[in-house]
Amino acid sequence: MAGRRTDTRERIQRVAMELFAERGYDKTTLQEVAERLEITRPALYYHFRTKEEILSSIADGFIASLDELAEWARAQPDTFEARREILRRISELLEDKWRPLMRFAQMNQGAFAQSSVGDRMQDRIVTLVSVLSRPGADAIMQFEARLAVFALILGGVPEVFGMDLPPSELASTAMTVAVRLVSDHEPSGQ
Amino acid sequence: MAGRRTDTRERIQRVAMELFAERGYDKTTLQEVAERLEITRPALYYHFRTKEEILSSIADGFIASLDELAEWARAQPDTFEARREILRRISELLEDKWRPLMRFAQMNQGAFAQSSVGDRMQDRIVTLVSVLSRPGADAIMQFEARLAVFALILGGVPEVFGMDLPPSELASTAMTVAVRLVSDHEPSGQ
DNA sequence: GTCTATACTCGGATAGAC
DNA sequence: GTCTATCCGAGTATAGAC
Repeated sequence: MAGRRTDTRERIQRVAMELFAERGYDKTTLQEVAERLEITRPALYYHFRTKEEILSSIADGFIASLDELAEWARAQPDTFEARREILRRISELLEDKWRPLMRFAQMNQGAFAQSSVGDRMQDRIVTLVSVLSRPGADAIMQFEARLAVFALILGGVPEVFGMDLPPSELASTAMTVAVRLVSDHEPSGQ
Repeated sequence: MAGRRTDTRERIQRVAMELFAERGYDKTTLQEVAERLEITRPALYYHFRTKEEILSSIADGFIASLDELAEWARAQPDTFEARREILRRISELLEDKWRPLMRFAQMNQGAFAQSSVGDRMQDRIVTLVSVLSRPGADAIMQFEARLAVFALILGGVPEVFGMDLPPSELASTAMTVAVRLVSDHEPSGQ
């Protein structure tokens, strides 16, 4: 079919992301990526130095978005409304274009851990979470803030606990629960 | 050193679990497992047919515990107190002897997904969750029940979102938040 | 019954030809 | 900018020593 082309790098990223999400990072072979693109395996190494670099090149855009969001979030007042808006923007980010990546990250924490990509993503998420649970918060509120972000992430990964809802409905359910977690409520309750 | 011994199977399970938790399932090589035990790599194949069988043999005990718990849970009345007790028993299970496995499962969902071990674990957890969120519950309550179980799991995996609390305190914090998630509260609140 | 020696396959990675 | 030849290491398999 097509001979030489100039968008091979982007095509690799797209196909790799598909396969990583489908079959997991480690179980995806560069052979499969190459085959689906109808190029040879070593040809991938012209565009990326390692398998991990394919992954990190995809995550770079997401990390940049998180940075932007974190910077904005830091400038917000410490009110419930602000926290809700932060969660809404995180949810939006996850729905918009990064759902496959987050779904992948959720299923492959192992691949991310101890890698620089994983460290950088974790870093940004921790920053966002720390804005959600202001300094003075007790352990419970901190945990709830973390769990709220986690809820949003799970809202984009339907298969994790087998809730069979349409994706958009699941996302809005997750948002509702997340907001409730960062709302002001009585100190304890065990 | 020691010549033939009879506890090799158990020693393999213990060392493999350590390494899987430390370095991830895929990144752990059977070479490393064998080296740490001072046996040869093919010797592992006398005791286990595949790498995955090492993992599933470990998970079997955990799955049995979950079955037992699920059976008990199904017989409970549909009250807040019963749900709290179910959560407490789950938390106890995770603290008792299965924390390394859960920590591992959390970090390696990819390795578990699409494997029979993963399917079986997921199955049991879904059962427990469905007992926690009785049939008539709306999507939000179902999601909250799932998130409650997730909170308990995260309570055993300190590094996930970088909360630096002593493990026992983290676990009890997780329990408090989980209980709040399955408590009776007003219908919505978005 | 327990393990070693050896070998096969396949996937990630590199060097260099075209 | 793309591909061939090649290497290395990991999972797997089997034959056979003790």
